[in-house]
Amino acid sequence: MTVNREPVVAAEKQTVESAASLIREAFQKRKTVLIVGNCWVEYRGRASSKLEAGERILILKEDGSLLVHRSVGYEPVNWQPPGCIFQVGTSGAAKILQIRAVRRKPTESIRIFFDSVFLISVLDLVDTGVFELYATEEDMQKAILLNPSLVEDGFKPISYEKKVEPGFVDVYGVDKQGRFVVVEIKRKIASQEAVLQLARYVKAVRRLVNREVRGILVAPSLAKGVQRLLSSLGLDFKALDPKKCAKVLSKPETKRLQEYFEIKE
Amino acid sequence: MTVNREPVVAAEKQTVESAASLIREAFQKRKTVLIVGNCWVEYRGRASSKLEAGERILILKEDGSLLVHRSVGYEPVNWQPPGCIFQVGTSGAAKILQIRAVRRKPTESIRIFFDSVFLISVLDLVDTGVFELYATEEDMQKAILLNPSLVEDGFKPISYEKKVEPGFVDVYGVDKQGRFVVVEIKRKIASQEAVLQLARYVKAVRRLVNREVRGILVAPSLAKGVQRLLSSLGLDFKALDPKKCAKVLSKPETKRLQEYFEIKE
DNA sequence: AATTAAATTTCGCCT
DNA sequence: AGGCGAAGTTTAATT
Repeated sequence: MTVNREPVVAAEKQTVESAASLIREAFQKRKTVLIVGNCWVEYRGRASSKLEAGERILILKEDGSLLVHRSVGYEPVNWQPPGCIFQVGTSGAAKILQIRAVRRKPTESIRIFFDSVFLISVLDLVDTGVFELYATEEDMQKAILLNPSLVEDGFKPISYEKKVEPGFVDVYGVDKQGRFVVVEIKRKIASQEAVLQLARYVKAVRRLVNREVRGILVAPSLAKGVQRLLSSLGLDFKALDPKKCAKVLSKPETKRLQEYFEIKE
Repeated sequence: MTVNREPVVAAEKQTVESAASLIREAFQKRKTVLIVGNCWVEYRGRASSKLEAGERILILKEDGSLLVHRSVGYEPVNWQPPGCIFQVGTSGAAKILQIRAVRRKPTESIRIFFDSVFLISVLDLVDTGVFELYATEEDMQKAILLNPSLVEDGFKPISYEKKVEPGFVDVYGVDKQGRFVVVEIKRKIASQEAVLQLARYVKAVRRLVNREVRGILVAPSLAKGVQRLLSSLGLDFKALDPKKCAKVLSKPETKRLQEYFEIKE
């Protein structure tokens, strides 16, 4: 841990001059800067835009990315991807703070003008935390279709049906012995509800086909006490981690297969 | 203008409790909140994700959108589109600040946990400024090709050539009387330079074709004194607003035509 | 409400 | 470095 680190230096109601000097220093030190104030923006590049004056949040990041956020909306009203070079200046007479971001390929530039700065903050953010994205249930379905052994050795999918609500997917197929298999997938710990749902499916399929029908619940794990119910209904459980599915899907050799399924769909 | 409005209230190094009360009040008043601190994030919805601890910027907007930004990258590491309901709480023993955002359709939730808050700011941003996106020069060219009357009644484009640098586009065609027409497009106020460029083109084409050749400069307006030069060279000017082009292109009936040109290209 | 198409898309991966 | 495809895409427009 760095000693004497000041993760956040904040200053309210700065003059244009003091703000400019704070920002200039921050740029030199490659720090992230956060500015809240009344500003207008001009953008010129792939397109061109003009944003009239209003109070907004400006974020200038260490990697040369830039975001102008209004008080509503997920997307920034103006922005630049990483790789910009930042400049800061003042137009003395009019007391205007000007921030400029330019980048090459494509050649673009953004100019942001502040006539009042409510808050300015120089951030020294330490962030080594890992971001991990899990698979969706649809991904689990895909992974199983592409790699049926995730369910069981010798399992062969025949068809599948994606339920829109409430977020689960079913796969139908046959096992090594030729028995019909109904698979129910859950991305989370499977609840009693999931077991009963699978049971209903198995029952329904049994009425349709004149063959033995198995039910397999695929989920990362089972909720407490659910195994009893599952066993009593003669259903099986297969532990499957959504993360493992994500890994399977990310493998390049399965990409082609995925495309094939997309077309078939 | 609101009297006694406090656009920004900022507080540094808050305790979890004081931060929570500030945030709770801000939520009740539907204000935008900005928090910088050490946090970790859990997301469950269309997918699931987990972000380990690190120092980040959190923006909670008035419309119920949410952004978690790291010190690098254009995109937020975690987010929610507008429409979320925010909740704030503390887990007293561990001194943890917890912020929760939930939304329906799709059902999603984000939980953000702070164990230290460097900066918290409640923003009352007044922002009525209009955002205007202009068309690019390529868009102007497209609009003209799709709607040649933008240049002149009876004008018929024959071909076009897109110059990569320094950002201008030429269109060739014939006018109502069957005369050859060279069109030069400028997105901004056309300078003397643009006129001379057009003149060079006209000259070059005259050498190639055994027919009368006109030159038309298309731009939002002409720079001072350029009209004289234009007239003396026997060239024409047609005022065309890039914004009008953008509007033409956005019209659904031109969309099909656009596709056609894309294919031809 | 559902579907489609565009975006200053951005981003990652592969050639 | 350029091209292709996916994204927790988002957003606007259209059916």
